[in-house]
Amino acid sequence: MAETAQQRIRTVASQLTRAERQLADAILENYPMSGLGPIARLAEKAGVSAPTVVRMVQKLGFSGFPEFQSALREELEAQISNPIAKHDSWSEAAPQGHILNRFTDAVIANIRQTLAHADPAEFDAVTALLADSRRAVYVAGGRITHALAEYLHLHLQVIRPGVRLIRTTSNAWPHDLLDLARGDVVVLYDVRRYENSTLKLAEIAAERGAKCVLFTDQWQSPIARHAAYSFNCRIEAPSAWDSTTAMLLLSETLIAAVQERAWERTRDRMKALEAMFDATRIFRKFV
Amino acid sequence: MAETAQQRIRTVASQLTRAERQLADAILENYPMSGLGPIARLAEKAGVSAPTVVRMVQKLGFSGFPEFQSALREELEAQISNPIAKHDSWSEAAPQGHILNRFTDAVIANIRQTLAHADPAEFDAVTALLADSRRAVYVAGGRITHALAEYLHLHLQVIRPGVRLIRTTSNAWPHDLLDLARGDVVVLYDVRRYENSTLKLAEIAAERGAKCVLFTDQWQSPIARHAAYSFNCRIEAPSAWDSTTAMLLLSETLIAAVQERAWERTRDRMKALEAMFDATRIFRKFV
DNA sequence: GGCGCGATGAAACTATGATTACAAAATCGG
DNA sequence: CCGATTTTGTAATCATAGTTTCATCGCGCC
Repeated sequence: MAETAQQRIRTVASQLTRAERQLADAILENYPMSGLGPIARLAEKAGVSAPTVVRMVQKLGFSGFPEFQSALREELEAQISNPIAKHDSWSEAAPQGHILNRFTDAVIANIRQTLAHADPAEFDAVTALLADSRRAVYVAGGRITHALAEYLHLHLQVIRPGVRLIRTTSNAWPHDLLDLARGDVVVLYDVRRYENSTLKLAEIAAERGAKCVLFTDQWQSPIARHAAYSFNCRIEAPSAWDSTTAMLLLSETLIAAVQERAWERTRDRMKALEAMFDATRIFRKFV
Repeated sequence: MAETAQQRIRTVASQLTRAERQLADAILENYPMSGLGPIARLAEKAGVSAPTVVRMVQKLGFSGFPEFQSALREELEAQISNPIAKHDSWSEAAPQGHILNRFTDAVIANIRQTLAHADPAEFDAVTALLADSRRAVYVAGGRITHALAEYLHLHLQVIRPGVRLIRTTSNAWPHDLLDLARGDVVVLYDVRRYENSTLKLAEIAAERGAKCVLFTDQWQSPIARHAAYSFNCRIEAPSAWDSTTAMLLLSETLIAAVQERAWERTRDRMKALEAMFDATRIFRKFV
């Protein structure tokens, strides 16, 4: 019985039903505060009904909601009176030095610094470029960053026409540049161990009058000199490799910004896409 | 109304009667915990009657005990909410409501919640599985998540032998499962608009005795039932799409953990890789 | 010491919150 | 695709917590 409600929830997490899991998430979301109010408020917050709450706390081994609540209060009291337990780790369940906490610390620091250095005017300008459907968009990444390029490409494709992914890892990439016209946009990802082929691509694109947008690391790829806009993302991590999380964040934000700017068109394209998905039955019908 | 209950009590302290002062002392003694329980318990603790409590909170300006209690809860919540989150502006240069700040806010919240839900024991178990080079590893993602799968695959490949990437977006994926043996590990990514082919893959893998590791969203893919381990990542974003940043973070952390565990081997493999890169002149010599 | 007034708690009452029963919905297996 | 089973929410019920009333108590004052 020395077990906290949080632990109990985790223990039974696997045997919970859909609504119960939803509820468990809501409780854990800002634990234990949300459990201290009346049952109806908790139910509403979790988007389930009050009986579901009762059933779930009974599954956790409490006789009913009041007992559960009083357990929460006791835990909270113990925690508050013990200042060592101050909330400064990401995964409460993991020890302080666990890699889950160490790595997340580093990534948050990366995000903070990346955002601090990002120029909103530049960001808005890039958004405008990408939202302009008269310009074709080419997206390219290197060995490590190809996954990011692919991700950006996938989403931009839904938002607007004329988006192409270039694989610089294959040596057929010059084929992809045949249609490149003055004023087109080339988005490049390049992080350290900067790649020759990506640099070549940027040189050619710049020469042909395309606007290059570069996502690079804090040490800046040599491509920067050819780029009209460049975002420097911190990528340091407590690992033999770097973390591209901040870079993904910036890319996703860019996607969101472009989409916001071109929402009318995007919505139509999404509808068309949905219709095609329905026709192909790729996805499960519900949920 | 920005006044805390504590301050209000102090303000009216002088005009309180004997029983009320007794009660006030009890509340302030371990504020605000004692006010969170039922009125009877507080009354008992203070050695007064329930009506006294009601009269007193009304003197404080609350309509009744429930309102008083809910004010206490709010105060407490504001007090313990993680200070790390209280970063009101990520990009100082951008206005408060700029998408750079809005999106980052959402992603940080996702990361925090994802980490809060992650079970370190489960994480460590998955690390061990992936570090065990006797087990082959298969990595698969769907339409949206393929980029993540590719990223994990790329890095795991450097750390250990026997890693394969499966494209569930192509219908030739069953070919990739021909060699799947009991005890192998299948890492799956599946977020909403859960895909049928990924589910099928999971079913087959589970049937063949492979261990499934699932990265999914907070609503949980139906694959969860076949998975030995599953990580639920928050993916909500102020956008028509979701954000997979938290998922990438967790994946990168996993990569770092596996690498840490198998560092000797990883180092040798990295050296070999470097040698090959040198031979191919893919990368720029310096910087 | 008795009178009057505010303070207080017991008890009745009311409202609200928790629980249960049941029916609808979703899911699963064939 | 259909019937069985589980899950879930709605509505009714029950319990408990909060409030009000009112009689009592203590205290100061005459």
